[in-house]
Amino acid sequence: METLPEIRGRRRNARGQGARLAGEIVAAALALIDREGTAEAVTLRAVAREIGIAAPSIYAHFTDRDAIVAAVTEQLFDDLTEAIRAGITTAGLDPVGRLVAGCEEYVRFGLGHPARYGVLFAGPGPDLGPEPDEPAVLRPGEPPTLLFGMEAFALLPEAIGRCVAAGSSASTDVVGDAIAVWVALHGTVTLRVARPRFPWPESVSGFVRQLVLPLAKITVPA
Amino acid sequence: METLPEIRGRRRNARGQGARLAGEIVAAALALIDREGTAEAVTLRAVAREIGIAAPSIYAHFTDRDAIVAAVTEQLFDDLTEAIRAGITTAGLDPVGRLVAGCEEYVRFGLGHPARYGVLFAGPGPDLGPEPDEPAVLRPGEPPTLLFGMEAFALLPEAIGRCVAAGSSASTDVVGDAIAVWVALHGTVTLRVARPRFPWPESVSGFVRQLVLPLAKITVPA
DNA sequence: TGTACATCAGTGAACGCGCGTTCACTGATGTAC
DNA sequence: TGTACATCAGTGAACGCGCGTTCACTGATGTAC
Repeated sequence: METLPEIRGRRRNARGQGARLAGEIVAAALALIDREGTAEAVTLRAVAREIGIAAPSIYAHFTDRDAIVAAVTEQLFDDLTEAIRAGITTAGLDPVGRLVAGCEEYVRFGLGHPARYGVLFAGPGPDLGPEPDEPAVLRPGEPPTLLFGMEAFALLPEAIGRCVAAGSSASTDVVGDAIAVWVALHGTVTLRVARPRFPWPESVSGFVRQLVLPLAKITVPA
Repeated sequence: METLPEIRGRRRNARGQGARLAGEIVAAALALIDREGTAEAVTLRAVAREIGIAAPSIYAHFTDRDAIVAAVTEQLFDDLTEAIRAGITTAGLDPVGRLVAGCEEYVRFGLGHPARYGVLFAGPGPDLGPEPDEPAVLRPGEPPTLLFGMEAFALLPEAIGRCVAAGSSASTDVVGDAIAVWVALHGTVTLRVARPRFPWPESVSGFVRQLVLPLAKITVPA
């Protein structure tokens, strides 16, 4: 059996195509996260190994290890938002059914990609807003847009609001109840991942309903 | 200004007192966790530095870095259990009040010691049971005792059960509803810690009630 | 009461590893003249 | 059409760091004779 020559020195990108490597770096980082289970696996050297480039080549595209993770994070938040939105829109017209479907999709994303979910919500996350100390006032009824992930969160008060409008929810504080639901969904994902041996109820969708219906004050289940 | 001599070579323990160092190692590990915010800060060298011993001295007391973390974990689970129990017993006699107080104490422990809570529930945790694959069947009504942390969990179905007995809860599946409550409490702790900038409701106890009362199917709030 | 000795509790130097980052460089490719 | 050259897309060696772990050791202290 012949020893294969090491597959390094991959074909260099053509002139103006340098940016292509940036995409490969993000993809490699995501692959590492999925394979190793944590964003800590994203080291410059591991990423470089994954693609078959020299580690310093990364500096042409990202200032930092953190910049790579930030790029992955941004993409993953978009993926999550899109998954929820898809769950909602394919669920039909009943607002309760749409709310539940969106929540189910959130949990499925987390359970299906635990490492990706962990990148999004374990650790402090990329806070953007102004001063890190003062914790932003919640103006009732107005979904906050301060942070990454808010686009995904905003779908929740919106969906509950439609239930209220249809007379299917007794919620008087749509944002407050959305927060309660979010917290419960997040807990479901992270605890199930952290304690796989615990005797969890088999049906994810049944469990999600068990949480969402009471917390969103649904009076007329779909 | 004189340079102080390095405070190393601390007084050696007396003959038969060697086990004392084991305790100091666990205490140092806990201090590192609190200070750095994660169990990853517990390296043999960091622990040794903290106490003022040479790193290899640890091997006389712990086989492993992991063994240190496991010892800390065990202690922290006891602390958590004790905190909940104290919350319950000092809350008076009303079973709903006791349930809520226990839940509140759980959340307070997590928010008050986020790093410690993370040691307990981030990462897979020290699974003990038999085969890691088959996920243990939930026999309804019987709280599972397979895993670390189960002593703390068991307080929850117990507290809900007392509410049912008192006619204050409509729960027909005490363990199932306890799981829902647990998940919601866990989500509260981890999300609030991970997203301190999010406009969380100010009152922790109010938020806990918002979660627990509907999920535990409380019909007669305290 | 004196002394040899085993044991206990811990030390200090060294190893190999993966890491982020720096530095000077290389070699293909498009472009200006 | 030919050629000098700037630029682009990367390379390879080296640095210093903290880490877990190993190894042979040291020196105080209790105990047996």
